[in-house]
This record gives sequence, structure tokens and C-alpha cells, in this order.
Amino acid sequence: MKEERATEELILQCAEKVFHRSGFDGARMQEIADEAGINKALLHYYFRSKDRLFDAVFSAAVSRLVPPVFSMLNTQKPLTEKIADFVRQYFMTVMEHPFLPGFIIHEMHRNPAHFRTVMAGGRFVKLDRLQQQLQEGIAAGCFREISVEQFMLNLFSLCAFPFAARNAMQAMTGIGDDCYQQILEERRRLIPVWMIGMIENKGGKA
Amino acid sequence: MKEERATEELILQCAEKVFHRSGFDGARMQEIADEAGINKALLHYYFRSKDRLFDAVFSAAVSRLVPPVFSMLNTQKPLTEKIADFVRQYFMTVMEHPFLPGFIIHEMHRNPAHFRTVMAGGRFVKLDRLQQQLQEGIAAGCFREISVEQFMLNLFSLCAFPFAARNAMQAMTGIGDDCYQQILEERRRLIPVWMIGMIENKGGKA
DNA sequence: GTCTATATTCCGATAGAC
DNA sequence: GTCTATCGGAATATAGAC
Repeated sequence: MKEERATEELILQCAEKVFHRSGFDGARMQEIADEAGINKALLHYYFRSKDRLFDAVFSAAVSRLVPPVFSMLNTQKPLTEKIADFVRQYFMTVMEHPFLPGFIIHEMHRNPAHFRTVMAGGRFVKLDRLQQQLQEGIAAGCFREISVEQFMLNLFSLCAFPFAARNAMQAMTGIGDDCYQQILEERRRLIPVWMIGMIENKGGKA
Repeated sequence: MKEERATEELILQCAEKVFHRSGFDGARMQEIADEAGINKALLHYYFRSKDRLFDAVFSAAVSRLVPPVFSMLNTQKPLTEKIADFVRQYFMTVMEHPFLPGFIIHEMHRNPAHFRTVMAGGRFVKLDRLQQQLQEGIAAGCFREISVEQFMLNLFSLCAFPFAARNAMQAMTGIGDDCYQQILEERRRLIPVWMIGMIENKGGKA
């Protein structure tokens, strides 16, 4: 029982790095072993197969990103704060793990069915409270008509896409690394403003 | 010379289907051959290797999506029309090839360097005219301060993300296929409105 | 628990008949 | 040009010594 826990943790950490970067199909067990400075056989000793090791990584990825972020949407706070909380939480997580969005998107695409097993308890994201707030705003004439699905899709798009498609966007526009990083950080502040602007009724209209 | 052109075209078409769905690492030459109803060896006869076959597919994907869409941004039309044109063109292409955004994003992430070779002539997307229009609007007090990079990132995010992350979003929210499809189609109309709302100065402010 | 060595499976690529 | 058969390498997985 030398370093059981420590080794298992090390493996998971390195597997995470490799899987996040290359995806399941692109990742090599050898690569993970090298990253951890251990032997390939040890990976199979702790986790039975590549599939199981991947499952562990994928589950960790989903539960790291989804629950904390979406819990922000179900609070009793006013809409403006709620959006700001969501964005702050999302960026905090993803700035530390920039490959997370792209990883989840791609693996979800590869095997859609695999998901419900992973979501803790298999529950869907709760949007009731958010929906209610939107409808109140619409009824009061503050907001234009919008469904909660579109709203959430917009919020998620503005947050996640610039991370997931970073290389594609940089390649197309020629923006350098430093500059793109700066743009990302600026978005943390601006997305809440934009989200409100998208649905706000213009002052002179009523 | 029985069916040279026809076979080559058939292979490309099937390779496209498989590569778009599974990516380079996940795709199997056997799978492509089966899809085309021919033998594996024939793939190597027409295209020397898996790499070359993939290159052909990837190039086609990029040139199908990037140039027509971004040419919309460099016209002399007013900003509102320009956005509408972009969205219309983007959705037309992507509705027919729903895996295109995710495919490009993922492959771009896998091999960022490979890109400049692919972009026709290696030129970046031109945003001069768009930038000028934004600055005019800002100077006139119609728009709030926004950089052309953020603006384009927003536009692209709102358009591409819902396609690229479709399975992830459906899994999280529990939205069904038909309903999600309907949401996508609704966005074609709404994104231009949202894009303006995001940057528009509120009437009562000045 | 951790290693080396090996078995096994899979896949891209080629040889050669038709 | 298209097929069948096969090679050769790579990657996952296992056996067995320490």
C-alpha cells in the first residue's frame, strides 16, 4: 500500500490532461503513462481499461462544469445578478481548464447516449425559476419576447464557444495568443451586459 | 476508365460523411469503404493514404463554410443587412451539413498548424469594412463601445455553438430532436435582432 | 504496487490476381 | 479499376518476475 491513493490520483490527473487535449480516440495510453512518469501496465492495474479510465475523466469533467455553473441559474437572485454569477463561475472554471468545453462537446457528440449515466442522478438542468423571471420581465414590458431555451442557448454560446473554437477563430482571424487571451478576459465583464441588451426593450418604445 | 470520376466522387462523399461524424482519429478506412460499398484497397488507389483523403475532406469543409459566409461581412451594405446576410448564409450551409461546425472546430483543435495551408491563399478574414461601420455607429452614439473582434466572436458564437454542441445541450436540458430543430430555425430569424440589441444604445440615455 | 516482456487485436497500407 | 489476401506496425491488454 505504498502510494495507492497518490498514484491513482496522479494517473487521473495526467489522463485528464491527455484526454482533454486529444479526446478519447486521439489519446494513447502510452502518452498518459509517460505524462505520469510510470508504466503503461499500471494504468491497467488501477483502471481496468482505457474505456474505464476515460469514463472516470469524463464524469469528473461533467460534474466539474455542469452542476456548479447551472446551480447559479436556479437561485432567487434578480436576473442581472444571476447572469453575472453564471458567467463569473463559468469563466473561473474554464480559465483553469480551457479544453473542458471542447472536450465535453466533442465526446458528447461521439457518444450521446453515454450521458445520462454521467449526469449526477440523471436530472436535467432546472430552468423554472429563470423562466419565471423572463416571463415577469416580458409581462412588465421590460424585456422582449424570448423563450428560456433560446436565452440559455445564447448565454452558453457566448461563454463556451470562444473557448471551444479558440484555434479555429485564431486561425481565421490571425489574432495572436496574448490578444485572444485578453479578449476572453474582457468577455467575462461584457457578456452580462450583452445578455441584458439582447432582450431589453428600448426606452423610447413604450 | 470505367467510372473513375464517379468512384472518386463517391469516395469523397462517403469519406465526408464518416469524417464529419467521427473526426480523423475516430474514423476507420473500413467504415468509409463500407459506406461506399467498395473495398478498402480502392480508397488507397484513389487517395494515397488516410491522411490525404482526410485533407481533401477537410479542405472541402473549410472552403464550403468559411469563404461564402465571411464574404458577407465585407460588403458595402448597412450593418443590419450585413448581419442578416451572414446569418442566412451560415444557416443555409449548416442546416444541410449539421456536423460541419463541430468537425472544423475539433480538427482545428487537433492540428492548428494545418490550417493556413487550407485557407485559400492563406488570407485572413477581412473585417475592415465591418470595423468601420461599428466605429461610425459608436461615434454617432447609436452603438455602445465594442471591438470588431468581440462583435464577430458574438456573431459566430450565436450561430455556430448551437450546432456544434447540439448533443451536449440536448442531453443537459432534455430537449427532444424536433423541438431543438425548431429552436434552431427560430434562431435564424432572431440572431440578427439580438446582435443589434446587444450593442444598441438605449433610447432614453442620451 | 510497479516493472519488463509478451500476447492479442486492430488498422492502415501493399502485393498481386483478374 | 477493382478485388482478395496479407503484411507490418501500433495500441490495448495481460502474464509474470520482483
